[in-house]
Amino acid sequence: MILEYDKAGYGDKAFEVFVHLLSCGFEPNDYTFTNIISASGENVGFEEGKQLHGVAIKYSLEREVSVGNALVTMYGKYGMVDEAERMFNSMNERNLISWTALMSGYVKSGHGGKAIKGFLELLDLGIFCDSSCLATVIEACSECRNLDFGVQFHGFLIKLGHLYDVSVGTGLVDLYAKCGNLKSARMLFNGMSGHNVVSWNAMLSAYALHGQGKKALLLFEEMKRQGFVPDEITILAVLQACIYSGLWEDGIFLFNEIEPIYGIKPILEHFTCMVDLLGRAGLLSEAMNLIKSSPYPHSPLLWRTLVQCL
DNA sequence: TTAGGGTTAG
Repeated sequence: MILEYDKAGYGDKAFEVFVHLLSCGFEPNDYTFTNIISASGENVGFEEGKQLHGVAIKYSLEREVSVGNALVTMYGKYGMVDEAERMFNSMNERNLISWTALMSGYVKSGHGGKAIKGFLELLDLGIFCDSSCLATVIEACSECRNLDFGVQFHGFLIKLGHLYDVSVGTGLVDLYAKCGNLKSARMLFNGMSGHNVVSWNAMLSAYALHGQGKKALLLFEEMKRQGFVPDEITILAVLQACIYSGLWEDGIFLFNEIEPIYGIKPILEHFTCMVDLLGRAGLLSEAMNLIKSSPYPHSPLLWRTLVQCL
């Protein structure tokens, strides 16, 4: 049941059920713990996470590799790198997932360099790296804008034959785009053996970042023509591309299509983009009306975005 | 039958 709540994104419910089970004298095993800790990382606060760690210690389950990995991940997600590191170091058994979880935690808190160091250590240990691990290394290079290492790593991937994996390819598209090489990003995108919505989003975001709104709109049309269904991030990327290229009308047109055409309920980030767009286009009263009529009329983020356009 | 990864914004 906990697992079902977790999969459905109801980490808070999973936590409630777990606490109830404990009070009934239920003895959790490593499976239960791995699931509940992972669920807590999604929806439950850091304090509950710490509490779970305490219970894991009580039942001597924190030494289990899956429980340890879930804890490293949880601390990483909360940006508690020191805690994640401490947990990792205290584990008497580690596997590739432990390393990937730690590296990912480093990247999320802005320590891409540490993640790259971790990867080099991993290579020294002779542990086989899978595509998730490699994608994390690429993310680390993007985070610290280390294109030199990224290019070397790209060569390494060619030798390994991992280039055609969607996650790895997507990471490389993002890396080259963020380091200023839009052409290489597009070539990599074209060379991928298959795409998913995430890889399309990465390429659309690359065009947004480089202020290439028209190209982003063309790619967006191509994406739909090929039968891919846009998600919230697709819309955000295309809206951003319109903003950075001054394509006000295209942006307004897309915003009005979000719900009726794409069946997506606009989220705060969409409204932020739209306020930014209207503000930059000089349509200040329209921007103000949009904030007032949105589901977030008191959002400081929306008002701050508008003020920045003045 | 559990744990890790790839996209936006700030």
